Amino acid sequence: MRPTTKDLAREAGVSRATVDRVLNGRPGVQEKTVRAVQDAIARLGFERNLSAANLAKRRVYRFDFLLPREGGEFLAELETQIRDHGQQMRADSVEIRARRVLERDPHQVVATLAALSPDEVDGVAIMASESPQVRDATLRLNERGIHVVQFISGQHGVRPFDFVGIDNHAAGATAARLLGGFCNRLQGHVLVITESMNSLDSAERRLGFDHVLNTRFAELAALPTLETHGDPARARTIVAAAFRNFPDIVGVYVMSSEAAAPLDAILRHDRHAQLTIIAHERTESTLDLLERDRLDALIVQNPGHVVRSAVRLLKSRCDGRQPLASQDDIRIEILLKENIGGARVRQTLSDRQRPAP
Amino acid sequence: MRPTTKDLAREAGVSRATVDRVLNGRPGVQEKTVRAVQDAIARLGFERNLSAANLAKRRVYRFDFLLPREGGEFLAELETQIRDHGQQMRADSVEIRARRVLERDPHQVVATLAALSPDEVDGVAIMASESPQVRDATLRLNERGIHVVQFISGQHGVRPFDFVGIDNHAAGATAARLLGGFCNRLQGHVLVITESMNSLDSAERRLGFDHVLNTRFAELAALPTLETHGDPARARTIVAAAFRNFPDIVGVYVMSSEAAAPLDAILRHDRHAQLTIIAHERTESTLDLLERDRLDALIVQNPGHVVRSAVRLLKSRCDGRQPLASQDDIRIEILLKENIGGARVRQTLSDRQRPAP
DNA sequence: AAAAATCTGAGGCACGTGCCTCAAATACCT
DNA sequence: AGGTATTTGAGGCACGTGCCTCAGATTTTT
Repeated sequence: MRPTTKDLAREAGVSRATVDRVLNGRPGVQEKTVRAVQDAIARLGFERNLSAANLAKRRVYRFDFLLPREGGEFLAELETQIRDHGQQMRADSVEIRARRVLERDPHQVVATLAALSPDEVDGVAIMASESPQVRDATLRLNERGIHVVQFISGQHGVRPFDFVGIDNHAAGATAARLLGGFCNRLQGHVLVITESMNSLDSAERRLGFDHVLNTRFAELAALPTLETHGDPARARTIVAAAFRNFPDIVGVYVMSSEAAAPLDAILRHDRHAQLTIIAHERTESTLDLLERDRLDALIVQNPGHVVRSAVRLLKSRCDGRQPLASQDDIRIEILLKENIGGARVRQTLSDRQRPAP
Repeated sequence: MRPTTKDLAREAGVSRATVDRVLNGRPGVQEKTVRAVQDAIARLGFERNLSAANLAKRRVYRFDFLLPREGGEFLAELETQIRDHGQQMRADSVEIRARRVLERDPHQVVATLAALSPDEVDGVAIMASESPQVRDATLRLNERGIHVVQFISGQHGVRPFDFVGIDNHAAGATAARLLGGFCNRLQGHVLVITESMNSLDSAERRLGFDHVLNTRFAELAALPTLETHGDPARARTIVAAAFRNFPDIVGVYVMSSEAAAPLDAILRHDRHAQLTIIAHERTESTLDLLERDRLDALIVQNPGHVVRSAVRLLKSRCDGRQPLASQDDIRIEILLKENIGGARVRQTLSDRQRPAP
């Protein structure tokens, strides 16, 4: 049987009221009394029963995922996962919303963040490209008592905020390793394309990519990054131009999370069959291309895992406990035609049952 | 504010006692009353507050991980993860133990399983190779009211039990795809080695491996599987013999989770520098070899993720809710030198703080 | 119609913690 | 010493659900 606050009080030789004061950091307790209680905690291995505490406090964890307003398949998949997990966590008094509120403009993002109140939300996961303004607004959020994790966009391992997502430098490096390996010592150019280089993510991926390509695959030369700015027509134009100027392109790396438009532009080109192509994220269209051998590999972050990690992290912060670093480290996953698995069929929420009788 | 059983009672026009009878499947309630309550549940979107329920029931979830008695680095890593997560979950009334109790002999396993009592444990994660006897014992466990997941060992997607782990067929296929890709159209033989082919895991991996190698890489021919039976000396002998008999070996696939001994035997061979080598799992020794370019790729299941998945699954079963299938699908991760990341440093439990004031 | 069986309601205690009040005890200051 | 400020204790209610009892209502059987 686990010790309760009652046991703690007896062990420490104080009353339950004092135990309560110590446990919840209320003022007006003598130093030596505090220590007596803490010793008792250590001796008994006391651990506060979170269920009971949350019940008593009528505590509900409210977390918002703040997502870009514009987005494609990958973002849609994220939203689905957020909703699914939210449904799953409701019984545990965790309420999760996915909100498509972030504009491209950093100032708008700042405004949105500034409007958040601790009365409405306990923590937010923000998916916005890094900028000094946003960074500032985030800090102010924290001061107001709202916990924050950087979600997918942002930099790995940079304090002071928790980050959930893959290490983009490593992701780019992995892409280069795969591309180089699959190119079979061919000589030629590599096309690199993304939606926009404004986001830190793409910049990081590019750095990692170049590093490995230069050190390990001297026979391949990467071209400057092409940017589609989310415009399919523009994508077609710049890709066509690239193929015209560089007839010896042997590989393509699509860096952005949303890969549909760039891939479409590339596959229109008549030499696509001889190309080694690597892209990011698992979506309807990328999976389809992978299965049809149009695409050689996908570098993926598991949407379900990132969502759950973000929530776990926010909850840990709210409870004032230090999360385990190793636990929420998102690994870069590589998807080949051979390891897609049967996971395309997704059970929908409506398939689930109510609590059994 | 979320509806409570009180609200439910009012909405359904019955008393709280009746609501309780329906919610907990107690007998002695008229059909139409049951329906009235269920309608009210649907109308209000009522969801039982698990915290309160568990508190009232003084419920503690007790889960055991039953692991093989013999094992190496990978198993040790699993144990660490189990302990860490156990620590993490204690506040939520989940108690997790890692027990190294399973012998190689299926009959011993059966005996161990038969000794489990629902009074001591609510669910178990079993890491044992499949056999009819074990399967039987598992069924009987279930009949006694103990929930079961097959853990890591076992078959993906085979009912009636939940399985947590990678799809081994796909893992083998992935290995072949990488090996073939990295071999640069070289012609020759591929060495395949494992601890034992008795386990279904290795058998499945081998099938997947052969399938892709045969269909996609006709220039490579895989040799029959070598078995070390966990004996380093034997590993050295059989590997030496293989290299003697087949001077044209260009690649190696180490299938077993514990790869240290086979890899050591292979790297003793003086041609190891020209070999493409693929192994499984992220351990001290495999990581080290990967970093030193002795190894080309690792196919990995994330120990933290599998452990958490298993626990989440067991808890869902205990609460009588259907787990989301997609959620606990463990993806095959591929580790290259380029995407190891800085994650080798692991925060230990002692670094963590007590609940903040 | 009477008796028996079945169903329903009212109420209360328990779980472990948070939070409150009020009085008593102790420490500190002048 | 007396007074004030600080620290501690005792007790109780609340949170939402599980589980119990017992009486009253309704239905079924005899």
